[in-house]
Amino acid sequence: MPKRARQAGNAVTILDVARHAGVSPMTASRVINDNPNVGEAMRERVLASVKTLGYRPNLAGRSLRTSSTARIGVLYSNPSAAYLNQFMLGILEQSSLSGSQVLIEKCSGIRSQRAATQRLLDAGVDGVILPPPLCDSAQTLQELDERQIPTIAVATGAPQEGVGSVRIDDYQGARAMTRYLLDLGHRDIGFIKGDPKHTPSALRAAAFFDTMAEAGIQVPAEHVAQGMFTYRSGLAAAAELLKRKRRPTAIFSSNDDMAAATMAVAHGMGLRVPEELTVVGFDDTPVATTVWPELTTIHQPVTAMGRTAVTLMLEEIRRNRSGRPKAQVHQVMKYTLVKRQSSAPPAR
Amino acid sequence: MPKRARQAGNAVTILDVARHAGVSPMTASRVINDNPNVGEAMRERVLASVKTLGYRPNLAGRSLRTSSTARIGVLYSNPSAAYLNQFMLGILEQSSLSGSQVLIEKCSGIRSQRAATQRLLDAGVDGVILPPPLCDSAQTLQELDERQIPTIAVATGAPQEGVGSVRIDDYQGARAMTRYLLDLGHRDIGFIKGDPKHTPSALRAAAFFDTMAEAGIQVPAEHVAQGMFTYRSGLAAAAELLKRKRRPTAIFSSNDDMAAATMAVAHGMGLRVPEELTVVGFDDTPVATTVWPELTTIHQPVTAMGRTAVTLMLEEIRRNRSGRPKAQVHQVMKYTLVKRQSSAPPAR
DNA sequence: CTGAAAGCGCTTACAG
DNA sequence: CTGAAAGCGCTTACAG
Repeated sequence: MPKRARQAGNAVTILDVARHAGVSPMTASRVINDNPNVGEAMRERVLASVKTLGYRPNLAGRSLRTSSTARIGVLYSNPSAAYLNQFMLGILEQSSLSGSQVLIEKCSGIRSQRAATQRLLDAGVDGVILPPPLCDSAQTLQELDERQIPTIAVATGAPQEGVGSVRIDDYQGARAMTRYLLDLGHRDIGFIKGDPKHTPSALRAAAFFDTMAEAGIQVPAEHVAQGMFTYRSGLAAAAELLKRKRRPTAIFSSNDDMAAATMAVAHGMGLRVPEELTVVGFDDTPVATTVWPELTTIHQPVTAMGRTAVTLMLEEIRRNRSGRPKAQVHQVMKYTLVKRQSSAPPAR
Repeated sequence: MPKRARQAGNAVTILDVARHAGVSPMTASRVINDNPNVGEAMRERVLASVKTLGYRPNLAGRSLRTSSTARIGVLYSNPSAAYLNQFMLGILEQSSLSGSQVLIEKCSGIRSQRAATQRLLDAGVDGVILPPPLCDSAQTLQELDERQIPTIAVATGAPQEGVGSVRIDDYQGARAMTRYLLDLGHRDIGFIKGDPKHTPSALRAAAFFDTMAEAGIQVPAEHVAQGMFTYRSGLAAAAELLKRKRRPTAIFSSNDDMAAATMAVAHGMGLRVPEELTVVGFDDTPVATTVWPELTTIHQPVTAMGRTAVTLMLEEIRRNRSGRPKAQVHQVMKYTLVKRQSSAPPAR
């Protein structure tokens, strides 16, 4: 067989190193992996060959043999399509970078949730990431805990004992937004609450009331409406707030979908935004830049949160495999107050 | 120690799939890699087994064997955030599955476009995918062509010579939607055109007018408005159409953002949708299911189009590497007419 | 301390 | 259209 010269891409292998150093591939491998059971003379010869040949281990070969590809499950129920897209983008980016694999399962009811979890476990996942609203499902969390599966809850308002989490500080975010409205000069500020089943809802509302109280403002009941985070519920809530006798000059909606609905209602009543009514949201989902005027809102780095969830998960899995104890990392990401065209000082 | 069926990390391999499907590992491999040389029956059996067992290829094994990681560039300018998220999801899913790398570059003006292309080339990409609206940029296409880089244009209305494409049939989609409105009983149908710089705009408009003409209806000029695909332009266009003396009973908007704006305007005029006005869109982006009532629209399988773009690109790269001639595949994906709550027969 | 053998999961190249 | 064989680069498990 004709000897082939080394082509581009035809890289130096551990066999080349071994041959060059005059040792077996095993000895070369041991040296490269810092295994202590190697004589000093051999070690030096191998290291010299590594350097001369410019050897870099092929990670595919190594990981194939050690088979340490992590499998990460993502279990979701029914978040908004926009949110999930952004989130999965981060998950896939990071998993592709780290060479880990991602399995995605969707569930609707509680029964299907059980089945979906089972499918993930059958597929051999090493850990499960839970985007909202599943991040707060007591049932799901308990089931994963019983099976000792490392779990990371994303965007929960109430990080649990024994489960890692990635989130923003909803309280501080809502506080910053309320302060911003106060600084613009607004005093009559309406608030649309989010779905009470989602843990961030209470935090956002509490921050609003606390910050208003600190400014010496008692928020009248007629300035508060209950929403469910959907556009439809936002239509009803905004109509309620805007029909009241004492109309607010600004409305702080607990998420962007409801804020978009609020703008539609205001528009319908002939109110110009932001000249006659300031409308702000929370989350900075794609709808915030779809509507016009574009929404002032609190940006959640959803894609980055996906990346971080994978990173934390990988650390936890490694810890798990090497028998070290759980770490339960809680990563709090930075939110940003994004000022766009839907907010302005009150008319006077 | 109790025997566990499948331990965490003890994953399903292609051998398991082959055994389960009763075929050789090679056939399983072919199906998984979309190799066309497989009988339909075998393909289906293997795909079923893949699904049942939850098989995901081990990238280490694959890349060890193929040892040729393809690099795919994605160059985009300013599509809507929602669209890009959906699209990138498909890109990353498929690239992760195939073990290829994805490099993403954003550009704004023409100058930055040149620089972005250069960065991709410097990074050694084997091909470039162009989502809209760059898919139609003569400048970008020419520059890539000059450098002989395999290119795939996504969602273009005018597939070019020498460039692969992934798209839906915009003409047929708009035709199907127009027929649907006619079948509901609408005769006075308004139409909002899209940005004339985007190639699908003309196709969607032509299909509308042709189909109306076939039904014996001459669309009056006052029933047509020009939009730019943005929500804002939709607000203006809808206001225009709805203020005319002879008000249409239905409005077909060239995309969802403008349809959402149309609903907001209708809502503002006290018109109930769909009882007093039917509103339909095109694309099925996340906003279609955010607004209320949810939009009847033409679904574009954006995520699947991302996956397909990667698959085609990989084939082209392989062809390129093995010295075979260019193939210039044009893949037309299936659209779906999704009926939701924004459409109904005209009131009478 | 050192090495020969085997195999991780996958796909190329060949044969039918 | 389908499959048996071989091997990508590395390291585990065993034997000396």
